[in-house]
Amino acid sequence: MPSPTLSDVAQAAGVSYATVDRVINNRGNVAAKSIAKVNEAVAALGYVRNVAAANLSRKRVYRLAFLIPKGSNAFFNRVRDQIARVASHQSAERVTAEIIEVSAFAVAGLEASLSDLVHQDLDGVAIVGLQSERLEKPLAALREKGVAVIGLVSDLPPEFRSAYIGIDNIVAGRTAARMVGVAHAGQTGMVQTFVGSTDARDHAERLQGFCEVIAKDYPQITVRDPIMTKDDPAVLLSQTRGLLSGTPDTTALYNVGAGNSGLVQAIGEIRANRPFCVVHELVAHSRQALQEGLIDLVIDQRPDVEISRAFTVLRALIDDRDLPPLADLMPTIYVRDNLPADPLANTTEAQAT
Amino acid sequence: MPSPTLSDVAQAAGVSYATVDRVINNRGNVAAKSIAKVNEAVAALGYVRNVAAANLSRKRVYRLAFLIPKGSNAFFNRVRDQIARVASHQSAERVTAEIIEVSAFAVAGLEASLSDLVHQDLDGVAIVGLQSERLEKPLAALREKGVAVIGLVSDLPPEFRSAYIGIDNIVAGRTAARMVGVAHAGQTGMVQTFVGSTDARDHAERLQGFCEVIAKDYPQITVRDPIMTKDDPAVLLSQTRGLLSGTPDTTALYNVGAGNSGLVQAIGEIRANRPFCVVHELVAHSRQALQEGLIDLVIDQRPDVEISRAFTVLRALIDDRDLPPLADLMPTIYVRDNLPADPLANTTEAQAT
DNA sequence: CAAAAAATGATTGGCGTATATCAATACGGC
DNA sequence: GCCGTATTGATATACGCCAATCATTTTTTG
Repeated sequence: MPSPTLSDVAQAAGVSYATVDRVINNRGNVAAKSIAKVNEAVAALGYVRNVAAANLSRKRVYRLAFLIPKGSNAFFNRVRDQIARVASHQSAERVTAEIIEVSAFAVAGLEASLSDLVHQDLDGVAIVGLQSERLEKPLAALREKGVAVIGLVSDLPPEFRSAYIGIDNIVAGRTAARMVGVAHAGQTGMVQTFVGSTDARDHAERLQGFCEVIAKDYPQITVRDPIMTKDDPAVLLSQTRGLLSGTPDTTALYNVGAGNSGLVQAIGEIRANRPFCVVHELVAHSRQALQEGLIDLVIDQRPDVEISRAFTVLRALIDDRDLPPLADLMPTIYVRDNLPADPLANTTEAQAT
Repeated sequence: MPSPTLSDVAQAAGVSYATVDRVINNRGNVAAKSIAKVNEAVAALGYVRNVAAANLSRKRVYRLAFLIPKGSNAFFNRVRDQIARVASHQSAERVTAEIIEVSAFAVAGLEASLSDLVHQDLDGVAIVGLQSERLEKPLAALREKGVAVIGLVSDLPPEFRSAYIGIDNIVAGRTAARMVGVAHAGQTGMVQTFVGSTDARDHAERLQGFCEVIAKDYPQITVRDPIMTKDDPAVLLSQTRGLLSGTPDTTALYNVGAGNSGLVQAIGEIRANRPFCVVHELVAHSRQALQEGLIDLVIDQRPDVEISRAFTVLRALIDDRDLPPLADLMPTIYVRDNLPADPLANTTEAQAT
């Protein structure tokens, strides 16, 4: 039993193909009663638009762009890789994705890049965002042109994007705190936190979530004021060194931001009797440190999953379809035992078996 | 610049459309040098087959079947729900999925169901498998008919399936052990484990992984011999009760199998000073227990992700395409802070924002 | 060198939808 | 009943590929 076509619907509804088309693609100028007849026929036959035929006919192409911070940050390298991978795989579905690099976390740079986008004839954009009023004008211009806009990893002003794909950083901080709490087994403790900058919203949120949970559920643990690191490994190295020698009562370290190679190096220098260590984002450094037992936990936001999802959501928005069932994105806890294979060693075939 | 079509390739290669078609869909009867010319032209132009057009033309439909154990097990309810959800969403791409219920974990039942499948004119099957020689004949018959076969959640004899989608249960057990180790903070301890049955391969593997890590990295923790539960909540209830009153030195519980409602109830009866508790699979019971602080950790295999992936992989196998970039499936650690929204409350729209 | 075999070319009719055009009909107000 | 507008019908073409047919050319073989 082949699935019904529009002609079948027309026949069942007792109207012409043209009328069915007018209803289905709501082109207007149709009598209410015809609309009703068509809808009934659609329901009765269980008609579903054949997307292959539709895409072919309307010569659908999906021109996507991703605005990603510039620089050699390990995390965003992972992001860029995954974008390229997915785009290459989806080229058969006429999807193209351009990566536009933006000066990291500078509103002015993002604003300029966004303004350029308007002239680019795109169908959808995913943006590693910032919360700033200065972005509103270019974002409004994009919306005006009918470009689908989503926030990625870091959100945009909500009224200017159709979706946000990323984790809740308060939840990430709470998760880290829970694990630190568990690792104290009821004993008293002292946690040193590190942040890149207090301006970074994600850092602030993680710290907030962390402190909330410790304060509420683990009152016997003290959280020291965070050390500012600018995500600089050198700063983390020296600060951690100082801490380990000078403050022996430190029972846990939690780095909210980046620059973990410095922290790991300092830990490696003492090894014995080190504090419990939690960091964010699974990249080469943190993976290795986890495997070698220099740190205990990595909280990861699964950028690969986020990117795949960004493509899915953008295409659904562009086609005006509803989304497939997608589970919530939550911070993922990695220990040395449940690490996924290194994506650099990933061939798609190897994953199939 | 519109993407090149087969006619463009023909022109560039200096051969006819028919020859290009013969090469692309390797129908044979083509001279080696023609093949080379076509391949060069494909590479030069960057030709990619338009899957929309191809699927339309060959009237592609994907008739899939999922063989899932019968019964009201909360985990497999989750699985069935997700299959229905994804199938309904993919109906626009002419995907149909039938759920075939099989007597739980009985080789005979699975064998019979498999034999039926052969007459069903399917394109792909995902099977919650068993390792048994008795399955080889029907599986070989399926392969003979060109049906794509994958193992789901629990593997099949590897030579009879093209892929396995599920977690490594040894890894799951190791992960649980790591967390139990962390939660002891170097103190001595005593862990009681529970298994459904020793025959169940997944249970045995989890236990094995668990014991490996404890023995190697946490020698101060003792693992007691597992209690057999048949995954029956009543057994877990009484056994846990007895344990909590009779053996106060128990510092952790790890249930490898199902039946957690009984365990949770027993824990709820004492609450104060309870042991550290780790269980598997996020379902209604375990979620609630986690939120209420009756247990500490749930190791989940993300059946929703597994199901989505099963559809993706089956379609890729049927189309003989290569797979999109997919991250490894690893056991996921849930604490009360990083729980995803309850899927029962999931509307697809809500997830978009 | 002729005959057989292999390879190639030329062409066609779908697949189901989108989109456009033009004619035909219905409906409303007066 | 007439006119103008709103609605409907009939029909055609294109999208890119698949699958098939038949004629023609090239290559191989004895």
